[in-house]
Amino acid sequence: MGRGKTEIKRIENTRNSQVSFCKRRNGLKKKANELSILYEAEVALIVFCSRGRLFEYSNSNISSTIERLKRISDNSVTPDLDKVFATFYYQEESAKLRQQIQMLETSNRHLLGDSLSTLTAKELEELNKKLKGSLKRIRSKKHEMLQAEIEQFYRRGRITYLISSEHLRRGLQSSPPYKNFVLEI
Amino acid sequence: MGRGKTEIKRIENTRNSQVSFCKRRNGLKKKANELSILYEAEVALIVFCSRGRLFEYSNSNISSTIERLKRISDNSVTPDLDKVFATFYYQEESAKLRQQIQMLETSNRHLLGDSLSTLTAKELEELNKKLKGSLKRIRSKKHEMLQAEIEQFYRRGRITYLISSEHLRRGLQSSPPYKNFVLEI
DNA sequence: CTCTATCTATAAAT
DNA sequence: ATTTATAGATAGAG
Repeated sequence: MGRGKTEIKRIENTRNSQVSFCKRRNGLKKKANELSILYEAEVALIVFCSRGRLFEYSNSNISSTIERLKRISDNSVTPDLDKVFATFYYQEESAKLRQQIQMLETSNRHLLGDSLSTLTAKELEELNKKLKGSLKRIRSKKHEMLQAEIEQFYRRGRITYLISSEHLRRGLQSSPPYKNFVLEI
Repeated sequence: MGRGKTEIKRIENTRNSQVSFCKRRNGLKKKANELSILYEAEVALIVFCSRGRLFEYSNSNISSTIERLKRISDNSVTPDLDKVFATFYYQEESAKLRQQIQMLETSNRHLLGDSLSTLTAKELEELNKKLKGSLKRIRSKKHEMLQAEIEQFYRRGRITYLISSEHLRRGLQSSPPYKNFVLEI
């Protein structure tokens, strides 16, 4: 929202995104609060940012809301912090995280052209397509960076003229007085 | 919002308010989801309506988010030592695993041509090389699979001769007695 | 932080 | 459910 439409996908972590995150967090909190007032609801909101910091909101008491959830969610979806249960629970969580890591590693290997034998012909074809797309984006990014660099040089006065290789081939005789130059790539 | 300004105070429970409650709940959920995607945050939302019905949202797993919250909040109390130790141990482990996941996700994104702005020119070039290598391996794997498939056909007697397009172009006159054939690709 | 143009959510009506 | 008019949220700029 605002001055430009925001596509909903992961964004680069910039100074600006920090500000936006804060704004949206507050917006969410405000709406949660409105909901709780308008409809006499009990609302709890928990947010961990990507760097692990915690932000929470509750119109009553977050622990009691969680307890209430526990009671409803079938006796023990959320284990007690009793030692045994805690240990068990964390093991489960570790297992899940490990599983996720395995998946990501497999995906990575495939993207790097490894372990291809586990793929079907169709999956292989899809992978092929994806990689072609990546290369395309990478190429255009490279181009973009190069352009930016050249602009920089211009700005610092290190380049007076940009000469194409074609131009060079034809000879510099008729050209302006060069000091420094780079070839167009 | 909408056709009239809504004062934020408890409202009568009417048929209309039910609809509004639903809308606002969904709006809140949507925003929570956007927050989690845009900033890679872990978000959990718990709502109990006034009649006690539960609505929840979580972009990952609500129990694990709650546990994560507890692990942080419980630092204020003094639990028994075993518990502290176990919790600490698994917390460390989880943190490491999460970190690994982040790394893998970043790598994956780069391989898919996303979030390229975080890379230097050199890294971009390396990525480019890697992907070219992948594509090469994928192509050769595709070829290999195709070959294997053709062999299969041979073994089942579905193909008698494999004819190259060059061969075909020259004409079939001087060739052996064909029954079935496929073109080499 | 404040401002504001622009985008989004939603109250009310259909 | 779908539409519409309006209040609200917020991205980017200052």
